[in-house]
Amino acid sequence: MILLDPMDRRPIYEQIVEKLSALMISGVLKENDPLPSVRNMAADLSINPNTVQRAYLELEREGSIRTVKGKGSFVADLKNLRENHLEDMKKEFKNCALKLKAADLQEKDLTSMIHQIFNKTAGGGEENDHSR
Amino acid sequence: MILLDPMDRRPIYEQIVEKLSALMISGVLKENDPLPSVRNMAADLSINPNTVQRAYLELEREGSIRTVKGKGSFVADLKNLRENHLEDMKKEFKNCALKLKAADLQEKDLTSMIHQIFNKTAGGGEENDHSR
Amino acid sequence: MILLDPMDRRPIYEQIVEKLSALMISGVLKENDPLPSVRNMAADLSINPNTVQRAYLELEREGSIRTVKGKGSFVADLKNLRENHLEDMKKEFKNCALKLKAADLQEKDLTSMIHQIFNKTAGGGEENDHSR
Amino acid sequence: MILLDPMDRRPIYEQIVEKLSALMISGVLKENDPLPSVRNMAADLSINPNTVQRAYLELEREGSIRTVKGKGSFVADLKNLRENHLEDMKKEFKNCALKLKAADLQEKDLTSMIHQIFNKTAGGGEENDHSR
DNA sequence: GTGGTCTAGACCACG
DNA sequence: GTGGTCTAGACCACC
Repeated sequence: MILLDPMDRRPIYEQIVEKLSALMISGVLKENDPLPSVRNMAADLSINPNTVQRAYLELEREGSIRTVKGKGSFVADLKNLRENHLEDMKKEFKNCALKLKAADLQEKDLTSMIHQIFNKTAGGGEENDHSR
Repeated sequence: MILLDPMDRRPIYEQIVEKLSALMISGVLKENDPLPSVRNMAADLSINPNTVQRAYLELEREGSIRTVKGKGSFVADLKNLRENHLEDMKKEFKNCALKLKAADLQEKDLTSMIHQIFNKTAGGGEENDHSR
Repeated sequence: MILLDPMDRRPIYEQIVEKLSALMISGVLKENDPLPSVRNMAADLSINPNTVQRAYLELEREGSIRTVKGKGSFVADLKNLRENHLEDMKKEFKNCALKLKAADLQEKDLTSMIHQIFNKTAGGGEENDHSR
Repeated sequence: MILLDPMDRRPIYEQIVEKLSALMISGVLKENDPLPSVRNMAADLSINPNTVQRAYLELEREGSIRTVKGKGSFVADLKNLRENHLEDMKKEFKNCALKLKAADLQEKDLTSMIHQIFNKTAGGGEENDHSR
């Protein structure tokens, strides 16, 4: 279901949170879908169940999933999650733009970068960096 | 000279590296300017000299400062530092744009956001987040 | 596993880096082999764990090992390490030859020295000097 | 008379020792030639007289110069100095050759490198590295 | 258990 | 005075 990157230097539970969030946001996991049990996922990924447990706790804390004792974990209401995620990305985008403005780049420089991105089929985009 | 944020979850030495880098990039610290001595900065920030030392070590390794035993540490050649920093910011910007594209935003949505930023006197930009 | 030379004037952590590099280059330590834990090696060498930690930090920075929090440190990809090491040795060799040329030695003097080395079973080579 | 390299990370007194040795070995300074006074050289190089003093002490310890109270310092007998220096360089050269042999290079690889060096007018030789 | 960070305080080399 | 190294011992995050 998900794949860990051993080169990623972030804690494993954080990777799991991120991957599952992505699956939920992208619609692969829909509302009320059951998540793999802690034990199953731990076995699949060959990691400690504690680590999976911690990831699920994190997801529950942020409201993305809900856990029912004895039944398992399920995807929660996603509307808020999606909206929050979109807002976060917009904020981050504006923040970057501001910094580039501070570095003396002009509006046309940024719009041309964006134009490039939207007019390439498979852009030479950079992968997310997990350097830390 | 610099101020630590106790809420920042990153290690102290990393905060120092970032703050000093920012001062050098923004031009507050110019080439060959002396940095505060390890002991002085440690006393100013009420932290252990070893921690400052580690930050300076990091800065020297990345070539931002140059250190002479018995004399002190000095700002080094900044051309490379500035260029690297600009490239990093551009990458981050493109990355954000790609994610927003994946979230179904259109080119005009992004360009209009940029237009807003460049035509506001004091933008409502968010502060850098140090969540980690 | 490794042995420190108290007469070596270089810092301890640098000796550790050198010894471990040698073990990796010579193939005693192979890719993905686990290194001794920081605490273990510190106990073995009767030195402070911080000192070992510093050596490991150095090795990771140069890409020779890869470290996973909570798991330990492991030998990384060695191709680059080996190539760099070979280049360094070639440079040093050429440098020596240049100096001898400057001291009025002729090409045949050098080639005959080399011939000797390659035709002796156990060369009377000098040990690395750690004078600094 | 001599020039310090501020980028050289070795202690200043060590640089002075090296430069003066080179001048004596190459014959620019001959036996019984007077060396600049400690004060003069310190003024010339804009450094602390203590530092020059330490360099002279080092040179006297290794027998390259001799100091007469109230008169100054003078170049000593150079025969031994020259011979020792040559022997040291030969040892170093053989050592390098041995290491390259251990790295699976063949005799012809080394002799061809030497041939290159002796048949280039202004060789693309590497500068001495003072990285540490 | 592991590594990562930090403190307190020491000693050394250099200028 | 400066930076560089080391020790002793602590606390944290992660697994």
